[in-house]
Amino acid sequence: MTPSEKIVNIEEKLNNWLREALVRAFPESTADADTIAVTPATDEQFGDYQCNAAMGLARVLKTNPRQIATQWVDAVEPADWVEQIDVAGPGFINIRVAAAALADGLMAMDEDARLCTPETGRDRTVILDYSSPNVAKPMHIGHIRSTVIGCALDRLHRFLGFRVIADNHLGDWGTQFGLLIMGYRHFLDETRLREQPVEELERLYVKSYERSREDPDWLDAARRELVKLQQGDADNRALWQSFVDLSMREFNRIYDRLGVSFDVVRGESYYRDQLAAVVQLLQAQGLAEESEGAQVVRLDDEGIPLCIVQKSDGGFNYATSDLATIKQRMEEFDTEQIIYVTDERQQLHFKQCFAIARKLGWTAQLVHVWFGLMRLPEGTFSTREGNVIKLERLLDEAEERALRLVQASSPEMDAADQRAVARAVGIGAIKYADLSQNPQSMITFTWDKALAMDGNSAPYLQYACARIASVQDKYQARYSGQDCRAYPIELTEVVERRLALRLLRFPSAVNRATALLRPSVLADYLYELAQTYSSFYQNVPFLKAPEGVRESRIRLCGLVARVLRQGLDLLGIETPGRI
RNA sequence: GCGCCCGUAGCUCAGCAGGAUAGAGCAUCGGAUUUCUAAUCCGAGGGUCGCAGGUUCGAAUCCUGCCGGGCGCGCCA
Repeated sequence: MTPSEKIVNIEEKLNNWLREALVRAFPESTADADTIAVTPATDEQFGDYQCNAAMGLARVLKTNPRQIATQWVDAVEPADWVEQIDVAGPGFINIRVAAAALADGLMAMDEDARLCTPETGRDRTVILDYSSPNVAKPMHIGHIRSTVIGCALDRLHRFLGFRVIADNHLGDWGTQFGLLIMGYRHFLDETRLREQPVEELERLYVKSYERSREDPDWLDAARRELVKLQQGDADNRALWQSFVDLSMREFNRIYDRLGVSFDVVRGESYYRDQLAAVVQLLQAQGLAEESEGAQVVRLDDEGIPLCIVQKSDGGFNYATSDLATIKQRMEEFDTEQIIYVTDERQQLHFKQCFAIARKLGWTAQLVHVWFGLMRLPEGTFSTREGNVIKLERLLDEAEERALRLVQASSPEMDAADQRAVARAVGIGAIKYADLSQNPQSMITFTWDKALAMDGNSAPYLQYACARIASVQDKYQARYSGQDCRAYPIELTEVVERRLALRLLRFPSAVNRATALLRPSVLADYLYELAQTYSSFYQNVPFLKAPEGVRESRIRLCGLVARVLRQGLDLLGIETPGRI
C-alpha cells in the first residue's frame, strides 16, 4: 500500500461521517451508501461542501426533507474537524470544514509524490487505439483531436496505475493501394517526392482516382495491382512498404513535436492473414450468412443495420479487420478494456463490431470515445476544395506566435531558450484548445481560437507555474538555507481557503476525467485552480508577509505548482520553468 | 425514411450520474503596475438555456413531440 492510499481525503471522510449518522438517525432507511455523498458547495457562502441526499430520501421515507436533514444533522458525531454544519432551504446540508483539517490535507498532499491520488487502475490492462492516420495522406488539423485526446487518456490511465498499451492502428491496407500504385507508376514527380513525399503520394492517389472514374481500363488495372499486392508480389510489396515508410517518417516528425509515443504501431496490414479465419469463425458460429454474394452478419436484434464481413469479390473490409484486431489484442495482452478514439462518423461501424464481438462471446469491454468533426467557418474542409490545413502548418504557426510573445515579454532570455519556451507554449495552446472542450461537439476551427494564448488556455496555466517558480527562486535567494516545510500551512485569508479546497479536489478531478474518458474534466479543474491562484497571487503578499505566514504561503504556491504541472503533464502539456 | 450528436451572453464554449441567484474566455466599457513575471488582477454591462408539453418539492440537466444544423445508414476506411 502506498502512502497515498492510507490517506482518506476530506470528501470521503465526510461521506463516512454522514453515512454513520444516517444509520443512527434513520435505521429503517435502506439507502445505499453511494447515494449519500457530499459535493463541493455550489456557492462558498453556503460552506465548503454540501449534501443533497435528504431531499431524495424524503421521497423514500415519505417525510418532509427539511425534517430529515435536521434529524440527520442532529445525529452526527461531534467532530473537531468540522467547523459548522447546518440545514438550509428545502433540506440542503451545508458543511464548513475546520481550516486546520484543510491544512492537514494539504500537508499530506505535499508529502506525497502522487498528490494523494490512489492507484485505482493497478493490475488492470487497457488498450488505447488512437491517432491511427492513413498512410499516403498528410495529417491535417482534423487528425489532431484523436491524437491529443488519446494521448491524454493514455497518460491519465498510466498515472492511475493501469497497464496501458497505446496502439497506433494505421490505415495501411485496403483498396486504395491499387490506385496509388498505378498513380505512382504513371504520374510520379521525383522531385516532389523527395521534397514533400506524403503530399506527393496523396497527389498521385487523387490523380489516379480521377482517372479511374472516366477510364474503366485504368480501374481494372488498379484492381490487378491490388490483387498482386495482396498475393505478395515482390515489386508491389516493396512499393507499398516504401509508402508506409515515407508516411511514418512524416507522422513521427509530428508525434515528436507533440510529445506523443506509442507502445505498438500495428496497421491494418498486420492482421491481413487473420481475416479469413474471422469470417470462418463467424460462419462456424452461425453468425455470418451469404447475401448478394457477400458474407454478412445480421444485427436486427440489436436494432442496427447488418455488417458486411466479406465482399462478394472475396475481399475483406474494415469490420473484419477490426474484429481480427480485437481477437489478437485479447489473446496477446489479456486486456479487459479496449478504448478507440475516432471521429463521430465511425459510430455505427464500432456499434456493429462491438455487437459482433459480444455475439462471439468475447469479453473485453469495448468503448468508442468519439468526437465531433472539425470544420472551417466556411464549411467542411476537403482535399477537393483545397482548404485543408496541414497539421504541420498549424504547429509552425503556433510556435511562431508563441515566439513573438516570448520575445516581447522576455527579451533578456537567450534565443535558444526562447525557442524552447515557444515550443512548449505554442504546442500546449493547441492541445489545450482541444482538450478543454467537450469532445462531442463539433469544432469550428479558427486560428485565433486554436492558438489562444490568454484567458482559458494552456499558456495561462503555464504562466501561473512560471510565476510560482520565480517566487520560489526569490524566496531561496532571500532566505537561503531556510526550509519552508519546517513551518505549517495555515489558512487565514478567504482566498487561501478557496485555494485549499481546490487543491484538495485534484484526485477526484483525475479520477473523474479518467472514468468519464473526458480530459476536459481535468482541464476545467486546472483552469479553476489557476484562476484561484492568480487571484491569490495578485491580492495577497507572500515574500513580504511576516515569518510563518510567508512560509505557509510559499508552501501553498509550491503545491499549486506541483498540481498544475502534474495535471498539465497528464494532458500531455509541458510546463517550461520560465516564460 | 431510420439512427447518433449539437442548439446556453454579440462571438467561442463550460455546466447536463436533477439542486440554492445559469458560468468562463473573447469582444466592449471602467479601474489596478515605485512592491512576488500585467500572457495578470479587480469591476460593469450583456441570457425567454432552440420551441412546446410532461415527470419532480425542484429541470439548462430526465422523458415526448416539433424546429434548425452536423454526421451516418451492404460490398470505402
